[in-house]
Amino acid sequence: MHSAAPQPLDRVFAALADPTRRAILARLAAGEATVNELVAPFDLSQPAISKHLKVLEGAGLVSRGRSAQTRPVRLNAAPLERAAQWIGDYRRFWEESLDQLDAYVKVLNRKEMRHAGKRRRK
Amino acid sequence: MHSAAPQPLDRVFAALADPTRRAILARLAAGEATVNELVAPFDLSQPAISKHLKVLEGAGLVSRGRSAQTRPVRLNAAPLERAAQWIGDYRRFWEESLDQLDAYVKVLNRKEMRHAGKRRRK
DNA sequence: CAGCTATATTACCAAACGGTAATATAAGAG
DNA sequence: CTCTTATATTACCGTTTGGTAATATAGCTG
Repeated sequence: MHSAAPQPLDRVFAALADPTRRAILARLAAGEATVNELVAPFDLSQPAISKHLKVLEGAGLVSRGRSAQTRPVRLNAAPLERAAQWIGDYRRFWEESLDQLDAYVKVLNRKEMRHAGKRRRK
Repeated sequence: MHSAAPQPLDRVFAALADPTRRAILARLAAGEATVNELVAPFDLSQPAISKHLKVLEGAGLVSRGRSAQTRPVRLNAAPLERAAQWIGDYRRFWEESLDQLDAYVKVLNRKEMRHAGKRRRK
């Protein structure tokens, strides 16, 4: 049983897990848009986009205004900060492995140089 | 129909959307663990954890060794880098809003100082 | 070999997801 | 008031997800 209200991070990451929703956010980074403007490029029905918007709204990533007969959607990036923080706690781990990879590459390069003379760096 | 292979980011974000899986990653940040060591703290059945591990593995966030009769799980943070990059593209948006908040806070502080004298900074 | 331990796999279930078509509602325009 | 446009809601469907219990497999150990 897992009936407790989902944590914000759950919803943020879940929202980001869908490429359509990421694309919507990318579009909104260029400025507000109406729902129809968001429907156009996606080859999805309008209700589908409205659903995605509801998910994004539930994650706090998007908010809506009331402008005449249209309801413009705008990006709200604040929740991304918490997500970035969470991921950031692991930065040292991927940097470690990059370091290791880097070291490994260096070893390889040294070997190759010893065996085959100069080798061009990619 | 959406049958194309899911992109790595999809799977990474989807994997991160579950708190149990985030907790597993947190545990692995402290070092390798066997499956049973991961089962213990979570009040979930062993198959449930194995399933979560499969999801994490599918996202490339975890890899497994073969050490005698146990199969130690270790963190592989590399995919988090791409996720961090993706989110990072939106940093300016949340910093913008933070700036606004910050400005607002400054206004408040000024008001309070005017009204109530010196105020300690957190 | 037999038995124990660690892990994976299977079968099953309820709930959530991602989509559609059809319909309802809201609000400006004539 | 009626028409039209923009958006939301409903009803429905197949697939995926997160969990379980039961069972199978792998590999030490006696």
